[in-house]
Amino acid sequence: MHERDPTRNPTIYDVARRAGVSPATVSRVLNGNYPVSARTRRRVEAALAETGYSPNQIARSLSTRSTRVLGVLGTDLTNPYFVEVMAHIQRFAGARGLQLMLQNAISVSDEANSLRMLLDRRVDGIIMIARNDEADDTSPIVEAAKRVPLVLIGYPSVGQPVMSVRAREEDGMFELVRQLVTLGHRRFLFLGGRTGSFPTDVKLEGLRRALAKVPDATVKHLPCGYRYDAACEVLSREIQQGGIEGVTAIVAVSDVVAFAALDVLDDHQIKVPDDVSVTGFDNIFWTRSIRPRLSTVDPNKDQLAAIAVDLVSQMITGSSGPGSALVEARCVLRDSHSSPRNSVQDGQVQ
Amino acid sequence: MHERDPTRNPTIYDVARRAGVSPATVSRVLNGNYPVSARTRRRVEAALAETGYSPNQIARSLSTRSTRVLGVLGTDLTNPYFVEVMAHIQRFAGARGLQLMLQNAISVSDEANSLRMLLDRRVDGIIMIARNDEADDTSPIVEAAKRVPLVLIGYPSVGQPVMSVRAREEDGMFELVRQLVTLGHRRFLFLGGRTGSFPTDVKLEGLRRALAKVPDATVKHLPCGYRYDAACEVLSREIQQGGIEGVTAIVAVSDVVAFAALDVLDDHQIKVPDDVSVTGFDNIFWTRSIRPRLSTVDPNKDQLAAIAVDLVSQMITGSSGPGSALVEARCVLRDSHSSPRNSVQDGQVQ
DNA sequence: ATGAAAGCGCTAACAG
DNA sequence: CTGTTAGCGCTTTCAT
Repeated sequence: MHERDPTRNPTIYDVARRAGVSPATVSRVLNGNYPVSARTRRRVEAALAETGYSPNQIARSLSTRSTRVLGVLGTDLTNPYFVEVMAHIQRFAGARGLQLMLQNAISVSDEANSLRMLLDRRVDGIIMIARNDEADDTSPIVEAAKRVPLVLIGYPSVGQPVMSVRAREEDGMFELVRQLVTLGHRRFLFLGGRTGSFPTDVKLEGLRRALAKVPDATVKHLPCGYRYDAACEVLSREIQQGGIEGVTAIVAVSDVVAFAALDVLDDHQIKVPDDVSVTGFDNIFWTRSIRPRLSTVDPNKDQLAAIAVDLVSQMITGSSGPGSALVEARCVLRDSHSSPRNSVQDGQVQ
Repeated sequence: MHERDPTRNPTIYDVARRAGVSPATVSRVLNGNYPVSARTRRRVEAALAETGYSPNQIARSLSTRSTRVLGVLGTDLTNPYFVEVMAHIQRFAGARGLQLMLQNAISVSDEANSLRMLLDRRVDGIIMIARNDEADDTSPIVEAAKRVPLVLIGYPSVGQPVMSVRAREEDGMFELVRQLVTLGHRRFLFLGGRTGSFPTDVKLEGLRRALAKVPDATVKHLPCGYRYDAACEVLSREIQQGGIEGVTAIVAVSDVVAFAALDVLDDHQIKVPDDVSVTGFDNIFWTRSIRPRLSTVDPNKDQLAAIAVDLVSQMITGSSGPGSALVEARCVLRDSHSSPRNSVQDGQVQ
């Protein structure tokens, strides 16, 4: 019956036969969770080595109903923010023996599909990193969360069964803009994102709060999504149309968008920060290599990841129910902003 | 017997019972690979929807001996080069319905472990992206390749059973250095990597070939691995020790290292490219946002990924055996290099 | 301490 | 076109 096909991986049965024991015993030495006599153990271990046995995790998962894999659902591998968060998740998950299954969802329908795939693969948990577009429909997320431990990074709370972690981005933005106001800025351009999108709205809120008591301050929102190319295009057009006349500070929704702004401004020979100040958001690694070094807000990506992994792990082991957490965001002041200088066009001295 | 635990996912049996058919029939409508009468199909589909059935890929994989997942083994999520290649892999793999299982191996022993994990999970194929350190021991790779379709990106050929794809990095480097020579450069500093490491050696080869017929040219290799921080540190120390006196061109092993160089040079008020030229390698996305814009070599990351995915896919379907492929690397000239100017310290005019 | 046997949820002959 | 049945490779009672 068991005429083994040698092209196939050896199974626990092959090992058992070779060691002259039962498959159950092999399983026991493999998992070390049951007593096995030293003698048999040695024989099994020998057989294990001789056969070059490789435990089939698929079979094990089917039997134990646990895969030890975490689904990570991101939006855009092109954005260093996601990648950096992911790298941290990888680190923390790895420390707990969890593998990562990567999934990328550009659109909201992709998102539902991706979630389904991950559920079908019976991942032990899912971490989602803020999508760019706020779906009107969060129900796929809510449904998924009913079936598997799921935590959201950087989303608004979505409702009861779903855990979430996010940074106090409003506060970070508030601080950043306060700085700009103190330096004398009044005419702001908020660049990127789109209204109705959470990552945008939350920053706009901080911005507006910071300007609430500054009566002569104005803000214009120039939405363009979150991608480099789109940002270049939109800002470029705006500049050509004179749309940034008088603007002294460009506050970008993300570092990626700020990078785009710096590049476009450079193309137009507009000096940063002399002619206009620029700020970013996310504190991605390369902000330090850009010139001028980008002033930005740090959303604490490592903590976000640490907590997210912690929360899913806890839910997996059943030691905790849904909840949510907030971490601090602190602003990082570098060289891409200063007090307004040449930027005042009408001859007034600021 | 089948008193269903409602907390568990519905199985094909639940659906079958509900639809009044056999499990096999449900399987058939699920996979659409066998004829099913329209009538039964409808009833099954209804039952599927009513139960909220989610096909268990684990069970399916066990039965079919195929997971539809690709293991991706990288070295350093911190390096945009890897991430960009990975993003492309993701795209191409996704188009073929393959999921990605991510694995990161810093050290060579990690690498062996990671490979084992992927094999245990019975991935359908593995793509490895060049490790930073050339392991003396490629046997884990060779062994793995015997068990599963495996392709290497950016490795030297490792031997018969292993497929590999890489860019003609020597040629790219050759071209780049020719440019520098034509501009008048003679004193070179090759920054980063370490000898005995393939990604380093292959570039050194191109560099040396380009200088072979330039008798008065000199190259000094300043190894520092591949990471930003290490590069900063090493170059910084070198500058303090006067080690770059007279050097007119710093040729970096990668863009990441070049970024580090630009930052350190800036800290030391050494102007690029006026005082010294700097070049990178990889053409990562943000090279365009750095000032000066980085001159570099493009290793054709998307083609690399496309071919890699193609090759594994072919092996998975059994339509092709081991082999290897080369793609072109072309150099991308931007603003971080020029003819040597202030860099000549001894008063000679170049 | 060890073995026998019944699943885990699905697929794939094989039979009808 | 549909149902029965025997695995896929491992874990886990339940006996012994």
